[in-house]
Formats: sequence, structure tokens, C-alpha cells
Amino acid sequence: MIRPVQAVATVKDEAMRTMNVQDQVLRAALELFSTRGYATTSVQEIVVAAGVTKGAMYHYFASKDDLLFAIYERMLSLQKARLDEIVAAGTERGDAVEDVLRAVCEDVVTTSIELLPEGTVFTRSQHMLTAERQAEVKRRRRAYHDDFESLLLRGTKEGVFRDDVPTAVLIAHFFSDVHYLPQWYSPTGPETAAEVAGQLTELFLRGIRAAASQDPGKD
Amino acid sequence: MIRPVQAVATVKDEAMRTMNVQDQVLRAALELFSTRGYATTSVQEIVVAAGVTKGAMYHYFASKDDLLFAIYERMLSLQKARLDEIVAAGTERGDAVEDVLRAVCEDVVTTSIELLPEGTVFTRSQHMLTAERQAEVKRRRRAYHDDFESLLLRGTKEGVFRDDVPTAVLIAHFFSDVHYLPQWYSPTGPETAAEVAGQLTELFLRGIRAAASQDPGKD
DNA sequence: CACCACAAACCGACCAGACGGTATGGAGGA
DNA sequence: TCCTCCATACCGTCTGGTCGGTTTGTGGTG
Repeated sequence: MIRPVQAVATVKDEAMRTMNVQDQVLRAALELFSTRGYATTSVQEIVVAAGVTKGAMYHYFASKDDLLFAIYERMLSLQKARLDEIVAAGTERGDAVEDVLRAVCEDVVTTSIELLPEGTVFTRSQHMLTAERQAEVKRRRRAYHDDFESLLLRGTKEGVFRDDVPTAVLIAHFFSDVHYLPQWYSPTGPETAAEVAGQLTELFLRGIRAAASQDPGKD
Repeated sequence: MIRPVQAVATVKDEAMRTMNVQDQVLRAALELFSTRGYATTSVQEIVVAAGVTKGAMYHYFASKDDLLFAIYERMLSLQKARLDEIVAAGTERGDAVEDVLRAVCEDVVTTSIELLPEGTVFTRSQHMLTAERQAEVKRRRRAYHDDFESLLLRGTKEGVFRDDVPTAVLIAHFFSDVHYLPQWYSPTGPETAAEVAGQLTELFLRGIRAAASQDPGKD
């Protein structure tokens, strides 16, 4: 179990909140898991990189697995919150489905680029979690996909999205792009996150639009 | 180093070529690596599953890493061979670029579905290989992508593929689908491999086609 | 302000077990 | 006799996790 962060009252002026044990440990764990991999990173290496001792770490985390799950937890809740927010805003404004979907897609790509190390760990280490937590991750991913799917279904019902390809395939088609980002995208590369988000989203949308509705209007 | 398979001369009639140590070990390793993961599978478990002893296994393989690399080696050379073959045949027949690309895409999706366990290991365990072998895998993947890219560039030069999205993004867009297959596709699911191959390929091609094939003098 | 009591934070030596890999030697064909 | 193939016992190392004990911070009390 991850205990809540308690206030470390006295703040030494030489080191601000950098001293927080939990944050330091999680930061180091993310860095090491994403570069060396979960299984090949020892708890010793993590605590050394975090500048704390094993005793301190195990005071706040029950197991190495906790460190890994914290990465999943953060990513899952963040992405879900953003999805809900965008869909809610779009629905309230009465936006067209395609516009809502575009906003969702661009946002998840952008967010995933901001969380590249997390994404690396996410796809690579799912099977290292305990069985219960694997199930939990699976459950929450399904919930996310279900929300995404209802957007697609709304679009097909309105006739703007094609209906000759199963939604499961369309969903996989899009999220493949998202999950593949850590494998190729580099922040120091030629394209900005926003550009890639726009490009991948546009590729996806063009693929799923109903054949009849060819819209010349472009941005 | 993986020693070449030597002829196991005496074939006991109760077990035919099932006895081959190398095959049995590699089969078991693939099965276990793809379900439990490389790091969490011990050599003991592998040899037990293969029905051999550790001594026998280490007689043919120098290390656990060899077992892992064999999976990569097999997949890389197989996919590369098929790509070369299809491109060569298409070029010889003078097929249109889009037809060649379609054939390539459908084939790699189909093949990847036939090798789902290998694909699982491929994306998940790359960082567990020795540094040299990681570089080797990277090198051969790049070679594959380069061939793929020249198809795309041919298409853009001919004006049938769009030129407003970097080829690197287009390549990532397609191979994301391929690498994501083990995460969602099930052979027992509703779609056949050929169907999915056709659908994903069509989604991709529709995304990358030049906006107006009838419309010259654009930009 | 001095002092105490107490709990939370933290330290680091230690452990039991598992791991990848090896050393040794035997069986059996050539 | 030699060599390949393989079985078995074994080894050194490293791991995640524990635990008794110490330090540090804090609030109450006089």
C-alpha cells in the first residue's frame, strides 16, 4: 500500500521539496524501469539513484511491485480524467462527433508524448505486475476503450464514420499509434508533439470516415 | 553462439523428431517467454517444460540470452525474406506501387498474426538482450524500414501518396498496427487473420493516399 | 523556555532462497 | 580410445524483503 504523502514540515533551505522520499524514489524508479527494465533493476539501484536507503524506501512502499504499479496508476487516472473532461466539454458545447474525437485523439497522443518513459514501462512491464493488478489495469483500459468506442458508434450511427470495419479493429488501429510512440518518437527529433498528434489523428480520421462524406474543408 | 543443428542420428520409434533437444527447448522458451516473460522465466522451468535437462540445454546453447535472440533472429529473417520476395515479384511484374505496398502490408500483418507469441516477446523483451544484440536487432529493423520507406517514397514521387506527412511518421503509423497485434488480436475472436490484414491495410492506405488523385497542380 | 514522552522516519546489516551457469563424469557410437 | 551428448551435483552471486535499533520532530507540561 502506498501511504499518503505526509507533510515534511521543516524545509531545509539547501534542498527544497527535492528531499521528499516518495517522489525521489518514484522518479528514480521510473527512470530506471524505462531504461533498464523492471526485472533488471534492483531495489538497491533504485534507492541509490534516489539518494535514500532501503529502509526509508520500504517505510513508504510495501514492495517493488508498488513502485511499478504507481506508474500505471498515475497514467491510467490521468488519461481517463482527460478523456472524460474532453468528451464532457464537447458534449456540452454540442460539438460534432468528429471534432470531439479529433480533440480526444490529439490529446492522448500529446499526453503520451509527455509521458514517454511511463509509456515505455506501460507496454513493456504489464506482465510483471501481480495478477490482481494486471487485472486492474486491464479493467481500466477496457473502461477507457469503452468510452472511446461510444464515440465511434455515435459517429457510425450519424453516418460520418464507416461501419464496414468492426469498432474493435478501429480502436486497436488508433491505440496502436499511441502505444508505439515510445518506440520511435524522440523529443529532439524533427517533429513537435503537437505536429505528430495532428498528423496521426488526421491519418486515423481519414481512415475511418464514411466513404461518402468527403469533406474538402481542411484546416 | 547457437550451434548448428546436428543430425541426431538414432531416432527412437516411440518419439520421432519430437526428441530434438534444440527444437523442444526453443519451443518451450517461446511459450514461457511469451506468457510469463523473459526475466521471470528460469532456465529450470524451460528445460522442465522442454523435457530435457539443464546439461543438455547448455550443451546446445551458450546462455539464456541465446534462447531469446533465437526468437528475434527467426522473426527478423523471416519477415525480411518475405518483404524482399514480394517487392521483387511486384517490381518484376511492373505492379503499381500501391498494389505492391498493399501486398506487403497484408503479408506482414498476416505473418505477424501467425507469430503472435513471437511478437509478444519481440516488443516486450528487446531490452533484455545483450547490448550488441539489441544493436543488431535495431540495425535489421532499420534495414526493413528502409525498404518499406523506399516504397512510400516511390509512391509520393508518383503522386499517389501524400507528401505532407514525413515518411517516418507514416512508417511508425503502419508498424504500430503490426506491433500492437499481440495485445488485442485473438485467433479465436470474430475476425480471421486475412480479414484483419485487409482491414488494417485498407485503413493505412486510405490514410496515406494523396488527397486528390484527379487533382494536379496542388500545393 | 526546558524538559519529557512518544511516534514517525529512517538506517543498514542481515537472511533465505533462487538464479544462471559450470564441473565432472558416464554412456555409447565410431 | 576418442568424441559427442547429456545427467547430476554443485557454486558464487545477487535479490527482494526484514528487523532491531537509532535519530528526528512534535506537542504537552510545568
